[in-house]
Amino acid sequence: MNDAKEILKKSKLRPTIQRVAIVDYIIGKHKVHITAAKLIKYLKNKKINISLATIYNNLNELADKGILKKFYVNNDKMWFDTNLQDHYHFYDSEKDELIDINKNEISFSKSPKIPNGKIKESINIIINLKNKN
Amino acid sequence: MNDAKEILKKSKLRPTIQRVAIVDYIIGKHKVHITAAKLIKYLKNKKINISLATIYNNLNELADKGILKKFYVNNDKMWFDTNLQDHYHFYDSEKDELIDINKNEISFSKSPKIPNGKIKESINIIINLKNKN
DNA sequence: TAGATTATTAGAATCATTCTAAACTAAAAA
DNA sequence: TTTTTAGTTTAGAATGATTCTAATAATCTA
Repeated sequence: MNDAKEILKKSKLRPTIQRVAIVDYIIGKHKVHITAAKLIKYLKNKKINISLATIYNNLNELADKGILKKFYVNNDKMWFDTNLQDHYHFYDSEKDELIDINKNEISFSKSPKIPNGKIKESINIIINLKNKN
Repeated sequence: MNDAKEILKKSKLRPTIQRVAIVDYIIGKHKVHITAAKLIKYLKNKKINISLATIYNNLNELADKGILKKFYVNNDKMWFDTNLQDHYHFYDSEKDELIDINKNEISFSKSPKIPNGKIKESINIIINLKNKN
């Protein structure tokens, strides 16, 4: 049984052709930032029959199972990330690409006071990049 | 001439009823975080005739003129902010409200290396809040 | 293999935002 | 002032990302 099927089995998800293809893609690289649009393009290229609805269903499911992390960049679109650590991103709008910023690459010497009655749920940091000159 | 009309004149925008109402709202408070939906609700309440398209047209125009700052929070919607300083936000999803974090409330002792050939365009920091307990 | 359960899919629905093009209004020119 | 012109507002259509629906198909369990 290949790794993708293993992973799916562990998460009690049936190893359909579509799911295996998605998970294969995800585990084939170290770090992946994907959007539904990018992923369907890639899979269609590989001659996998899959619909957009299935892409969304599965990316969301994998995020629910903790295999991917789901987040948004500006207002653009939904991104999924195989990097499950706490981390932040550069966003290169030129290439529509994300670059990880590991947690240890940023540190705060001063943090804002959390409003009364609230606690911090998550922090999103996105550093938008543009080309030099 | 009232302040709203002054501001519009300076920006070479005609002081229509709709524009004056929007700018009046904006300058009536110290710090305002608005979305199109919140603003139209407020103005309709005040019996101002205005369409959603006009709200968007004008908020975008005011952002272009530097009177408002436009940004996004997660994937939700487009927000406009009267605070023109560099700053960040808490987001209270419970109330769908933003709270400013002034730049001097955060400081970095370590910042990530910007990728080659790129420069920083802007930094978005959003601290998502949830209720304590 | 049958029956139960879970997946996939095309296409419709949704929601925030933008676009279109017609009707209107303010400012400038005559 | 009227006329002209340039800028505005608007209803409703269009857009684009995502989700929903409900019919069909694939997988699993016994």
